[in-house]
Amino acid sequence: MSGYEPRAIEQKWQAVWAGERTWEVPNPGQPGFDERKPKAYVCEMLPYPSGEPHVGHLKCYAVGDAIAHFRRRQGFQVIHPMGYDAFGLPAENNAIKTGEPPRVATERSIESFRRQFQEWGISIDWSRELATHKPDYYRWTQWIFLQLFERGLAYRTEAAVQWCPKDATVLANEQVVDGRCERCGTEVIQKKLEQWFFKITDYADRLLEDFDALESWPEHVITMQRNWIGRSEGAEVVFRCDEVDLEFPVFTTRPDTLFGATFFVLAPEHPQLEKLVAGTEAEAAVREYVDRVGRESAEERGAEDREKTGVPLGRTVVNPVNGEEIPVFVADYVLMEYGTGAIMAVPGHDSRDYDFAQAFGLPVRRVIEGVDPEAPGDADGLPYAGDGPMVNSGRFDGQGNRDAYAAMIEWLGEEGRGKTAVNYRLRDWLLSRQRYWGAPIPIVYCDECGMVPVPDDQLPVELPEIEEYAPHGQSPLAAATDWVRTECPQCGGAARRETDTMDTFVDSSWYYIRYLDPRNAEAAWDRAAAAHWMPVDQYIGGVEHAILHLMYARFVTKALADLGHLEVQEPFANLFAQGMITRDGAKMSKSRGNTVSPAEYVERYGADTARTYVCFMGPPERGGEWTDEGVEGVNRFLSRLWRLCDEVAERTEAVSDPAVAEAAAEETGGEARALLAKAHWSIDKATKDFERGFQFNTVISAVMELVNDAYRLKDVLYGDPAGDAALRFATATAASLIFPFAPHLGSEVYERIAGERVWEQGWPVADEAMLVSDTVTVVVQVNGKVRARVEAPAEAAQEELLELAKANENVAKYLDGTQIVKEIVVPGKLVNLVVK
RNA sequence: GCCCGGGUGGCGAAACUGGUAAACGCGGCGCCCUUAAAAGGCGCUACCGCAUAGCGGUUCGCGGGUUCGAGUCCCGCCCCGGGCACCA
Repeated sequence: MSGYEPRAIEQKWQAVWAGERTWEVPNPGQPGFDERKPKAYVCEMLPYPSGEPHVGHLKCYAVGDAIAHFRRRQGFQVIHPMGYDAFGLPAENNAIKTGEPPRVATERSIESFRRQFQEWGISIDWSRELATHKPDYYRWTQWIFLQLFERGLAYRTEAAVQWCPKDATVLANEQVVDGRCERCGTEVIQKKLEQWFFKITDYADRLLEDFDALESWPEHVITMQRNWIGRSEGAEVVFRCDEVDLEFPVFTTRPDTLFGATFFVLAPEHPQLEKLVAGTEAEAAVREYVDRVGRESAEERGAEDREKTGVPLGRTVVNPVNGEEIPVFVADYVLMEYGTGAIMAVPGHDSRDYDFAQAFGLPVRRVIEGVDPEAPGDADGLPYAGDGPMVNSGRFDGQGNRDAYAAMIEWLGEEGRGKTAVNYRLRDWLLSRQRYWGAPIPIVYCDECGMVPVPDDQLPVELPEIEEYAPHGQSPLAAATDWVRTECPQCGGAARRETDTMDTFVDSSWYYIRYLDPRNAEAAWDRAAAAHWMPVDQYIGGVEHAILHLMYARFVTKALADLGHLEVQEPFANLFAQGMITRDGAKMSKSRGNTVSPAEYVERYGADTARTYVCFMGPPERGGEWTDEGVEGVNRFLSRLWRLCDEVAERTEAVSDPAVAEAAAEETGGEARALLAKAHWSIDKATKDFERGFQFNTVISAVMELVNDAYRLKDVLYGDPAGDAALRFATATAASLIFPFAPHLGSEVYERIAGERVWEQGWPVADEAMLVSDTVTVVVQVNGKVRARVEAPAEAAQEELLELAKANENVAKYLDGTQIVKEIVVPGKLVNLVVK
């Protein structure tokens, strides 16, 4: 007998899997490809390699690996690859601080991730490993960019960004604190810069519609994306300013309230603002207001209880439905990013317009009858957002506002002053970054030819080595003058390269396709390989990516499909969003000092314990609180299984045919049969819970129960052939079922007891006959209260159960002197006697 | 404010379509093994009460309802976590 020594076992099996390349799968047409097996693509979100892996990684890959193993043993050909999302800001910021090149720090971290994934025993097909910062990967990221560019899905335009005048750089929103630069404290200004965008808004409707095409995504993730896209239906209505001969279209979801518009508001960034006020009395005041707003951060501007401010322009526009001239204002509660950057203000039926009207003494007009008892408003019950009959609306008076809505749009259409319109909250994807550590945007600027895409045969545009990583108003790449200076691919004349790099979300929006053909030097992937493996059957990752990454990946997949490179519209058929692990009741962070290093626990308890623990803490889609006692509990359980194996291997004889064992057990009955029955119960329970949304915590508890029963019964079973067989079956079954979580121990125990490699065995199937027992416990209730539990034959008839129930002493006590008014019998479960 | 999750023992949690609430684990208590300790094995452990081999009462955030029967279904609230938020 020897104790459970995870280190030795884990190294042994890891060597087997690495040496035999157990988890590698070939593509169709390659040797070893099994055409009979259905495919299953199991993929966890690739890690961002920074420092060492943390428990979030451990959980993600433990969960994904359990699924991969389960599917393999269910007969699927499973592809389960791994890669690294290697470009990005943290490595670059580290470079600015320490001078260490981002590549060096990143590759050191990748080393660490790779080593730990191997130490965890994750069943990865390492032949497909990739990293997004390698030229042979980002060459194809650039290719995808150019594909989108050629179809007009990538474009360059001016956009407002946050700019620090002292550091002379663009800042991310998170780097702006209270309107000041996080680093130097200088007030940040908004600046317009040429930026690259992907036209994701073209796909807004398809991104919404295709939720229906997904097999299983968490409802809340879909809802989050839906809200993010923010589709709303309404009308576009044109207001005209005759004085300066300009037209102002507005988007409204409430065309029924058009007659209630008493003023008009433009966003401070509205491009026509200048023309409206140039040379007027209002010019100075408007300019001052716009400047002030421009200096404010998004946070300040969006503050919940912010007071309404604005400046009148001294101009009017005409309301197309009634010819009324209404005054025009500029106000920061109107956003340039949404709709047309201009609104018709209906203070009678919109609370924001109402607040503005109050602040500026503007008229409030009711056009729909009704008062909301929940939000009563002023003395007249305004603003009122509900439904009702129209008033003060000319020809529409008396109509219900819902009917008027349609009628109004129709009428506007006839007059040529409006039409139905749809608006989205979703903005185009701003993908350019004035940063070094990313994939260069493969565009060249030529004085003669303008913007020229780098031809495919000149890809990749390699990231040059530089000395100075800090940005000075443009990408650090601009300093690499030799690199920037280039030849125009069209005319051969002098040209310069684009110095911006791509957002890392571009890199990670297609990696799951590259896995399918990672060494292809001729193309991003082979179409047949992609056609075979796509879509990802099970995608696993944290909820924090519910919106950005998952939506970008969906967009890129659709765009590539439209371009004829892919056959699927959706990349991820099933999504599993894991919950976050906390410690001391809080999210783990270095500043809080409550982080957990997986390596430390793997060192102390072994990878099997660490993996099994994160799966046992609770349902994996929920968060969980990490406790050291919990880890020890799981370690105790695995040790217990180990010792059971040790003892059973020593004290029982191997029975090669399980049918023989079962027959023997059947004959003897008693404990041997009870243990076999428990084993089959565990198989049944584990399989069902696996399939019912990956309820790993209860899968593991079922195996614990089986091991507990084996311990309780083993001493009476030893020596008896049926008993030995039952013990062997129970131990092997426990090993087989725990294998997806504790693959090393599972393999070791299974090999010692059954003499086979567990991962080569099919997932066990419960014997239905072993799941039913001869007798069942039936609960007897009197008036709904439990008064007794009686043993009854499993297939006892209603009459028989009633008799048994009434015969019970304790039950009889409660029946005494009463009259039974109703008898409810649920066969095999319960009897309820209703008495008076 | 709107949209999602979630509230069950001392703690993490179970409970499939309404049918034994608390499986499994942690923690705690007791016993066995041991010269002793650790490790391990076995048992008890929702709470309260009593005439304590047993029996009774009370418990799934709060208040109602449907039902023979509700953690589970319906209505109304409260609290916690997450997302979005001046989106016209």
